[in-house]
Amino acid sequence: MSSSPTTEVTESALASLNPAQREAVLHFEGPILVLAGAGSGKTRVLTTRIARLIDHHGVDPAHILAVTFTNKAAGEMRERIARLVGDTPNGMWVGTFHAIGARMLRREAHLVGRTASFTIYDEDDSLAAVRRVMDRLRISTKQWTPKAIRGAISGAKNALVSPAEYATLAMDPLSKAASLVYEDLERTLRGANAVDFDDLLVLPVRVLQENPDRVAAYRERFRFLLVDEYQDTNRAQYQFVKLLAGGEGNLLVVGDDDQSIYGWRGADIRNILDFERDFPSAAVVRLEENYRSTPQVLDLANAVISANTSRRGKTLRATLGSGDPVTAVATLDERDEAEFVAEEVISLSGGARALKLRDIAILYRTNSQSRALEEALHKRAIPYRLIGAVRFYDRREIRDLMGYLKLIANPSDNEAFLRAVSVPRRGLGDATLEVLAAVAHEAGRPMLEIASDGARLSMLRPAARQALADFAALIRRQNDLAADSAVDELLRNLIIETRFADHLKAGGPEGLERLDNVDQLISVAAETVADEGGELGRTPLDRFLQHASLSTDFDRQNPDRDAVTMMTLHNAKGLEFPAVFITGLEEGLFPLRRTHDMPDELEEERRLFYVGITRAMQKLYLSHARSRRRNGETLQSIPSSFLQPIPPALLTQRATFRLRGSTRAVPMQSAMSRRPGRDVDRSFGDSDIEASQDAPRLVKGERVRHARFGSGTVTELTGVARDMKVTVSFDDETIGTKRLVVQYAGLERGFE
DNA sequence: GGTCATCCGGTTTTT
DNA sequence: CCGGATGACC
Repeated sequence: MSSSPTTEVTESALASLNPAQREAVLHFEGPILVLAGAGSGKTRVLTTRIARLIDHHGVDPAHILAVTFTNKAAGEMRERIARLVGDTPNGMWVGTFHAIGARMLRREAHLVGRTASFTIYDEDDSLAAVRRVMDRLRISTKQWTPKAIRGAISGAKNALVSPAEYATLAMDPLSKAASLVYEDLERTLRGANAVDFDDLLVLPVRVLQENPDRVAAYRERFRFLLVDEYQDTNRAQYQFVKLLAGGEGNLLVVGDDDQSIYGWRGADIRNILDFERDFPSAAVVRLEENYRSTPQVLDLANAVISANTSRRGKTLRATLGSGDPVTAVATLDERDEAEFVAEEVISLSGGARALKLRDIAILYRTNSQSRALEEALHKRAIPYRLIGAVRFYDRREIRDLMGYLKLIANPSDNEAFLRAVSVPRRGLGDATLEVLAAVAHEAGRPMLEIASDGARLSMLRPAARQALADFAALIRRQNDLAADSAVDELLRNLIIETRFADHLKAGGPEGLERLDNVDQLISVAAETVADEGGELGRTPLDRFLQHASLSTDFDRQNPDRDAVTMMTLHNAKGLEFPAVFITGLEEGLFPLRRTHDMPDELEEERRLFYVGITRAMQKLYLSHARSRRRNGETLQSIPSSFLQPIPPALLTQRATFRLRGSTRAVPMQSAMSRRPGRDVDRSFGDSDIEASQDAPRLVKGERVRHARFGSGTVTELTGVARDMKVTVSFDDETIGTKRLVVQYAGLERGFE
């Protein structure tokens, strides 16, 4: 194998690498940490190394496990390796931690109380499950939202804390409630033959920890491990890697502590900072030469990130020649900002050295910001592609159909049962379903099974009993079909049997659009089954469902379309574009909310900014608006504090026409263009604006007035900044005492 | 039991 | 401004 002609391919790929890259690629056995700055060619290093393992060292691809951060990255990696090696390597596992965990769990399901056809609960499913558990345990969903409880449980899972351990750690009331739910939830999930997202990481770790023969087997299988985006791994992922690498320790991790942006999801930056301590024999390679961006972009990136204190420290060196300056743009409001962006897109994409629309990305901190931008682009008929906002699979009609599919695949899945049984309506209401749920829970059997067990449902009306029996029969028929039908066929059949189209058409004018989405689902189903060869044993339906629940980028529908890309900064990780707009650079939006007292979070936000900046190859724009509508109300804003430490020489300042026109006393142009940074702040810094940024500074005992509830007295204050809550005892007895979020309550002060 | 209107509360990022 | 929960009505 080592003398095959493909070896030459790797040799020539090697020749074009720089010394540091080559060192990483040539590394064969033992642990190695690659600290790869943005745009330093780390994907190239990863793919070339894998190709070399196969080509040069004769490693069987089946011994290689490569973990990526997104499914898209996994696809790209597979493709690039195939190009290097000559054909698709057989038996290699490439995927996200979640996808790999799912794959492993399918084989080991029995070790964690599941069967191979377990269902993966998405966010909504697990939230619904939490809500039902809370109802059952009589824990008020008013006092603690299911979301908060679910968040606490998720945090525990990602830190590998079991229900029992969590119970001993829970001190505050919320944790105590969460602890009860956690325990019951685990039983519920097992009973439904389901796992949630976190379980895809946690359960494989448990399998490895508790079954020596399994660790041994997987270590034997995966002799070479590669992990991308290591800075974003959490405790469970870290443990997973460590368990697998324990054997020969042929582990290569690639990461950049400056691009760690998932701390809120439990990612632990220490995993990368402490790699050498965990693997003392580790080689360390640093990739600091940037092949992506102009010096102008890189200088800015370096200036921004140097404000962070907890980092390993590294400076990106430019290899490209000089380009255009980075532009900072002051705008009037979010519409003005969007207009500016749209106009600039037009001028970038016209003319002699024009960019394609697909070369342009518009980034923002929160999904809701896309709206104004979409409108401006739409008005000018500029095609755009929106990534990640409303996920296809989150659409109502799609979720409903998916509910059927999940139930067909896994008859124990009660969440799926509840969704499917109520759409289209079939004469079964909450009361009936609650009875069914109670009987099923009592019997410890799935709801679907009880639904056809008339004897146990004697307390129900005959009509309800019949409806349940009919529904169960329907699912059973479909279940028989599913064994060997293609999923699109199954869906078509299902839609006819349930008269789903009629149901949608009856639902008003959007019905036709929803019908279109259903058609799309059918074609996606057809495609997925066709192109996902090789996953052993399971039915086409199982494969489709797994694919659906783990994929976020439904976007691949039309990847070659020439369109502007719009997405959140988080979604932009790992991508690059010749021109990038980063919008909404306002204090409170980006960085999101005030974080003086949370320096870690502020630093993470700054890293996110850094990620955004380093996506740009040639042109980069940073825009902010002076006022912005957020959740129905208009907020005045000052430019992001992230802009302040940037040396003026690195930015060209601009302001939109509308902003200039609207500024009376202080001409924006002079304040902005002369000196960015400190001066900018002052030019916006009048006290009215400050006051509206932050919630009013209330004190106990103060008199306030609420638009609807009238006047009252503050009796209690909790939380800080945006999370500040106030308890007000209103004068009107029928209103009484209410807890309000200060930020949104719109309280006026100083009333008697 | 099903449907519709109204109220209320909550705001980040995603595998 | 949105989505979900709630309650009045058919």
